[in-house]
Amino acid sequence: METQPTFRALADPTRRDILLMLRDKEMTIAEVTDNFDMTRAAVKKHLTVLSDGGLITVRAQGRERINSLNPAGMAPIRDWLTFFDAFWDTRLSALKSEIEKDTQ
Amino acid sequence: METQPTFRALADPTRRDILLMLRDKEMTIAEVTDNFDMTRAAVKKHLTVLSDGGLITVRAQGRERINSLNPAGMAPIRDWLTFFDAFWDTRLSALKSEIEKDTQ
DNA sequence: TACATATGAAACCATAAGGTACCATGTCAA
DNA sequence: TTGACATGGTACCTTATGGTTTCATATGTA
Repeated sequence: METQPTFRALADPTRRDILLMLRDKEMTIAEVTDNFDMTRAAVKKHLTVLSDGGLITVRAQGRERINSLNPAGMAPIRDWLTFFDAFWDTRLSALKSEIEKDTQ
Repeated sequence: METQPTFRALADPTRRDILLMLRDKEMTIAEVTDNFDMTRAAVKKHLTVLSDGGLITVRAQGRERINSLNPAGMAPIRDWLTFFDAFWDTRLSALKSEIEKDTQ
């Protein structure tokens, strides 16, 4: 799996905001654009980068393009972060005890 | 907490490689440079970006600068990713069962 | 069909980013 | 003190990136 496109996609604040918006509902390019102070063309470029990073999926519906969040696309990031888990004993044990408490 | 410097720091593959190297041991700028095909000045810039992102700490030791991994700096990324946890039921339950198996 | 709507795409701009070259400064060692 | 060594810092170059404008194309609708 190529991680670069995903890290690259997350590096821009506008794109991260778009992802947060798409949590609530799928949106057309025009709808996404309504939330920003920039042209539709600029937003389209951001959506392309997000798509390249596997963070969203796009499907055509008539003349519209429905953009949907693809949370699975964040796996490369999560996986890469696990490379540093050895330094996170504290956090991991906290999570573990939290889950254990939950399963009682 | 400002997340942008951290996401920005992780967007470059060279910088991610530097972080992986620093897991094993602290390194001076010259030592980090030995691992790449670029000048010390370029590596220094990367280290500055990593420092700005809170991902490494630098301390002076004589004429050297010791660069150390600061895994806590990745918290902003981990925290941001949790915004999408609602879409991760499958992965979370897998982790949960994994931990449950571990605690048997 | 005729016109408005939703995108796609390319040309163009200014700025940010990744690198190099070069010179200054601080520190270790004889 | 005198070099040698490790960095700091700046000027400069090239390419990538974020945006806008403008025009073409496809689809919905009166």
